[in-house]
Amino acid sequence: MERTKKITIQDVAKYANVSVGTIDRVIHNRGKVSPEKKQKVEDAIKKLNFNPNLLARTLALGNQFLICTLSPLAPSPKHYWSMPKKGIDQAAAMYKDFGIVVESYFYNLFDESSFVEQTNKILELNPNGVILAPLFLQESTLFVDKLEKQNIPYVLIDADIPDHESLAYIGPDVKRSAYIAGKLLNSVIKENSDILILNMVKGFENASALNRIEKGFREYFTENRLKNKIRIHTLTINSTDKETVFRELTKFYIKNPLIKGVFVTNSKAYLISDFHLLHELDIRVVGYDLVEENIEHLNKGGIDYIISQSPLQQGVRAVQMLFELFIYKNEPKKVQHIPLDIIIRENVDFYIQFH
Amino acid sequence: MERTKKITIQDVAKYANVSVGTIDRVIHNRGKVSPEKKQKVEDAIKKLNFNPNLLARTLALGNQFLICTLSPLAPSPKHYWSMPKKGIDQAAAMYKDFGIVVESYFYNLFDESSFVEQTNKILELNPNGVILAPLFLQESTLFVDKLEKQNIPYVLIDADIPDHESLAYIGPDVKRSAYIAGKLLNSVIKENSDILILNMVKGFENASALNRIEKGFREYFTENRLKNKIRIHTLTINSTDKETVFRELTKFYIKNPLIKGVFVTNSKAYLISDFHLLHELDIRVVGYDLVEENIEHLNKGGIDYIISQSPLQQGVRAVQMLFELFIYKNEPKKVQHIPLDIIIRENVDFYIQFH
DNA sequence: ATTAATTATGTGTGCGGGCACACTTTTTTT
DNA sequence: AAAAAAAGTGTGCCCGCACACATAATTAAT
Repeated sequence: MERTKKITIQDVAKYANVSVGTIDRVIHNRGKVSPEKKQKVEDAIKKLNFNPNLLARTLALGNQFLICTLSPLAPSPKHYWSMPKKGIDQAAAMYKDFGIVVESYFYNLFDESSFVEQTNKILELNPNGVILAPLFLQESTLFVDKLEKQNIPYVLIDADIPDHESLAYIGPDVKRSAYIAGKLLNSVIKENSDILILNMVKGFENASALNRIEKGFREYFTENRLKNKIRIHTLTINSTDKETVFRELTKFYIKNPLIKGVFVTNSKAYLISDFHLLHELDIRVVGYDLVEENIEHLNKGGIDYIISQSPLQQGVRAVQMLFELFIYKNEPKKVQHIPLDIIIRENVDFYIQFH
Repeated sequence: MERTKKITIQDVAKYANVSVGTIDRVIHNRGKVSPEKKQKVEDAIKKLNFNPNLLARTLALGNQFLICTLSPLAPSPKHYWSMPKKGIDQAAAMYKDFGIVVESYFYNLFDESSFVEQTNKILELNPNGVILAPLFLQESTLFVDKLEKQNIPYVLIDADIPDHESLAYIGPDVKRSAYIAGKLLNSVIKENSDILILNMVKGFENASALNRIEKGFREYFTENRLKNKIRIHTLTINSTDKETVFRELTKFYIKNPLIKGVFVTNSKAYLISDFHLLHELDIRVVGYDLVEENIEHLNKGGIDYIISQSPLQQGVRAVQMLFELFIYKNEPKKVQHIPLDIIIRENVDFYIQFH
């Protein structure tokens, strides 16, 4: 049963009294067509509301698009960095028949040289597009410089590189996320408490992001005139190793017994929750990212809020951006801040399902 | 430059030493293939990891799928019900070249007969699939009974119809959403306050949903032993008209001056916020849905939390479900609860952009 | 004016698969 | 054992579009 006849190039040709070849020339601006016919064709296209069939076009063109992705290697499927990868794979499967081929490369989070190594592999391949999680700012800058020189469009996820010509940045508004963390943490502690901004860094250079986080977090308290009621401490531990963290925390908590809330600036809030549970401390925790351990501690009550930056969505969208560029020639918006989902025990299930 | 050669039916044919016709018969289980050759073909398919090209298949089949949608008419683009529509249109555009055609029908939110009228139109068209927002429970039940009789798959959005064979329900977990509302409202009021569950209903029958909402909301307070600290009132106003609502609210607040928080069970929290601002009342508000007026009042501070059930996403996903059914023959999960996004002033911008 | 060089236009093939049909081989029927 | 039916296999055309190539109509060059 035919319901809506689709308009094809043939229909337009018949209507305009020319051959399909001419239609083709007009559509693709190949020239070699007389002004009168060109006009006629354009009219016909408008009149019939013709839109080229994307499937047929893709099939006929038969070209392939190679997308290389470069992100940290996830030590386990539960790890944060397995999530963008999952999103990327999902989107890749969706678009594979459009000729989109995705090849994933990974670097060691604690080894800049592995990053450089992978970038060289990618540059050699001369892909049509790149998706990059630029955790090593300096090395990443060098990499994207080269990409720009080779005219390879790239999409940044998770973190941005300022002043560069990326196709798009898809990730959180870092400062805002910390501001929200401030609001959330404040909502679960009593007045006149001390709170702690807890950084755990191991190796790589993300000082600028940490700065923006701290700034955003403190901003909430200054803007809402809570500065004299709430005292904010900062503790930076140069490790994510459980033992070291526990040791440093013990030291700190003994010196600062009034701490009633902690804002953990990476995805390892569960470590701190663990510490609190172990030592029966009633301290509220706000952290980032829905990794499995955080979900556990959210359910146990050791973590109060998790701010999620939908890493899976970031992966999906990054691929979509390049797909649209290749297939539709659409240039996306440069900066696309991902929603900062506020996760509590009561809605965590929904996010597990979808993100 | 060929990077990864795609495996076609021809490749498989060559590898298995048969013609493409035979491959085709094996793939589609059309029979008329000798067991030996069938085996050979299956081996070849596995060995070469052959996946039929979806674009070519769709093009060759050339069939059309009509999806009819039936949802309340949105009086303005700002209205809640324009958002699922937007999502549906977005997805429809994406899949149009796959032969997916979407026709939208609307009914008057306050007129059951308009609903029935539209259902009849749809039934006559005998579409391949239906997307339904079943706000009139009784009439909707009759409608889906007929759909089931005509073997037309349907997806429900926004509200579910129990005990029916829908392809899927895509919408919120209503009870849970109210539980969350309880938690959120509780987090912004002082101890020993009175709070109000405010229903505004005009005409149609959604009593069951309202019951579940009230139950979920109260559950939070009982489960967390807040019953003696917080007194929960319920007020149901049979109108959404500003004047009436204001009048009823005035009456109620005069009688119950201790109210410090309101949970508005529909998308019109902005009305109540308006009332509070006008009368300089310091009463916290939690409500549903990111309609434009709510966003305004979120920013003004008159609304503290909005729980959003991503209506645009609901529309998108509903179309996707049918697309997958038609094109991939995938049956989706029956119940798909949409994430209940928690919106505050600080993250509202992100949701406006994406949802 | 005649040929060469352009420019304008039409035709045909292939992308990867689906399906109708033709043809061959085997099995069943009488 | 011959005819009819069924099973097994291959070929060709079509889906809608892009692009190479062939052909026709102009224009420029000699």
